[in-house]
Amino acid sequence: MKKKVSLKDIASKVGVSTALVSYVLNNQKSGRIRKEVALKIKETAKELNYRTNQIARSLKLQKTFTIGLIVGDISNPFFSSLARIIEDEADKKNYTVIFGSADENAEKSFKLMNTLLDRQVDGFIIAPAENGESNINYLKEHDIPFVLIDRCFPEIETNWVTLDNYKAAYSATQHLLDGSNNKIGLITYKTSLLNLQDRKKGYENALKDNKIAYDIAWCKEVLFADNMKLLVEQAVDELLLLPEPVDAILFTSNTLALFGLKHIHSKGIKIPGNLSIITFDQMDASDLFYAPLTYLKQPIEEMGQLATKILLETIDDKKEITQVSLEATLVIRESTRAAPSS
Amino acid sequence: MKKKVSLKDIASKVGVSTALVSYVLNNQKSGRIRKEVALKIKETAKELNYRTNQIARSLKLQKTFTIGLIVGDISNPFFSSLARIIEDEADKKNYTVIFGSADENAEKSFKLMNTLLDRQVDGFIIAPAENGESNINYLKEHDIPFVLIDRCFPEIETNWVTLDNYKAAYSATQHLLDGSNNKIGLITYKTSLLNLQDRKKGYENALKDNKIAYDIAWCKEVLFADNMKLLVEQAVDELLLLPEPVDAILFTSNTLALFGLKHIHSKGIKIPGNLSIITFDQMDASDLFYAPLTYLKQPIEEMGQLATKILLETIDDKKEITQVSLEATLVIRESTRAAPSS
DNA sequence: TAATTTAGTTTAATCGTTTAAACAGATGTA
DNA sequence: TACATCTGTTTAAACGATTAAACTAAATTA
Repeated sequence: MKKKVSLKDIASKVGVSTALVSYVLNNQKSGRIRKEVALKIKETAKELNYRTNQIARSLKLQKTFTIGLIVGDISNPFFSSLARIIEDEADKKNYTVIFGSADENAEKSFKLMNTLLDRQVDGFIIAPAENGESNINYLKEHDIPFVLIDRCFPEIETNWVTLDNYKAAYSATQHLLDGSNNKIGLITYKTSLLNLQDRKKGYENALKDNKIAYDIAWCKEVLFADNMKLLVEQAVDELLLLPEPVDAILFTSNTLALFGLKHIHSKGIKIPGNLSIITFDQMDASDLFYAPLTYLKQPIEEMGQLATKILLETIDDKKEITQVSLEATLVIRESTRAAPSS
Repeated sequence: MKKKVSLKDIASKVGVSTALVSYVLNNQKSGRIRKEVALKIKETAKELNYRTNQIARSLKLQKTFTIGLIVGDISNPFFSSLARIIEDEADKKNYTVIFGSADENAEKSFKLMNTLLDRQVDGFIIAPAENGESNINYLKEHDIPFVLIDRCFPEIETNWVTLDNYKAAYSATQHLLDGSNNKIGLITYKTSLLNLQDRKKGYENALKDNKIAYDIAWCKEVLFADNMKLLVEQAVDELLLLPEPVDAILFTSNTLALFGLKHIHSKGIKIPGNLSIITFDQMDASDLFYAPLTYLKQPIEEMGQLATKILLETIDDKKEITQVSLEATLVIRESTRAAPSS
């Protein structure tokens, strides 16, 4: 790689000190610098195509204008959409984003955190993994600015931006009950993560409030693992092979829904005729499904923008903690059209 | 943010110079350093939870172990999948990835390039935008390591990893012709980008080789713009309102296909009965479509891994240029099942 | 005229590493 | 005894920026 132009190069070409060059290019002390000199410096900088070395600048300023984004998997549309929003929002304030995928693994998440800390990121936006409390406490103890997104740990006092997951799941379940469904299955992850626990609770409480005798066999919890596809398929099969099979399924994530729906589709089960479906998260796939899916739309844009805003404020020394829980929108479409009365 | 532990802190605690600490922690001069001292230093480093400041290290070494990834849009599944592969591959060699979305805009791409160069990235993986030749030449002139991905400029001698787009489109078209289709529409972008030109050429030449009288009205080129959805819908409508409507459509990108298929679906057109469909790129949506889509599967994993490998070799001073064109796989499914003879 | 202020610029330290070169003391060699 | 070699460590410069403080010369004030 070609040697880059430094302040020194400009300084020696113009015949001044690097200090003066720095002052001019940063528009400091502008009152005291001779106009001709300032002009000459600016011209020379342009001529030599000078660009400031942010690494050197970062070292001196103890600030990198970089934020670390840690998600489960950047290739998951939910996270990549979030990444795009965060990128744009950060860019407006001249920050760049370094990202890492932690695969829902707290240990990997910690490794990633440290890698990014070594690179002196100014702060983090993190979708924490299950059992990631110690990671988060580590950040707190070291006074490192961060915002949790999508999930949070209620026992830890931190910034976070999440969905009102309880309410979202409750309203989805209620919607199913308002239709002709009353045996409603849930397919979710086996995890202690609050966002998914809340989704489960919302579902359960909606059933309870509607005086539906809740069958524990309706709730299928799938391990986040490599063979997840298989596990989801089993879960679907079990729900449909119950003595009284479920007449609706609520999926608590896009990935679960994708695996589940493929399987349901391949078995020739008709939606919404045989089975109603609601999913969390917007998916391209659900638009193209023959029965466009009713889904819980997350306000991803607001989420990403808010998280970035809170993080940057915290970096700029805001002390108050901000916790935001956003509303999902239930987008009602074909997959929950009340079945012809039967 | 809490003050971080530096070499100096370790040095003064142990009572040695920072040089010695650096040597020990980097396992250098190990033959000459007293074992007890080395041990003490290592222990103290661990005790103080020392982590090396990569910004300082980068400044000294003139190397950041960071690669810049510039794509059209990180939220496009094609690019986010690529990003994930690149992330994993880079991580194996202790590199991290900074990304930026250029929105298929050469100017924005250049701005992004400079932002990342200011941060002293060691090299780039770039999906260049239309008219991005000057950006690429800039990198060449400055001897900055980079690899183009997905697209390339044939007149510029550079590293690149792309698809054999011509062959892919040719084989898709041939497949349609081998079925009962012979009036085949193409929906593609209006762009000079070679990858898309090649897709068009492959399509055209397959028609020519099969002695199909090519109707210029079959080829719809849509501007990459905000109202793209509308433009695609118009294109679809026009193809279907021709005096002799097309009986198949080949979409040259996932986004085009998504817009097009939604529209086709909403018009109640039956696939493959009324219309056969082939798309470029794997989409979740195509699995869930009632007629799972025949598509051209790109070897994204190989692409990302290869691009990263080539980039890192170039960074490590490899001089030879590597150009790889990978084969797509035509995954044949329902959307091109030969219509019942009629 | 002497003292003070102002304008314009430079000096030099600093951020946290790395590393060539210097150094001091012990040991070996002629 | 004098010199060379080896061992273990330190010194100090460098990377490229920022910035408080110092400095000089000219202008202003008393």
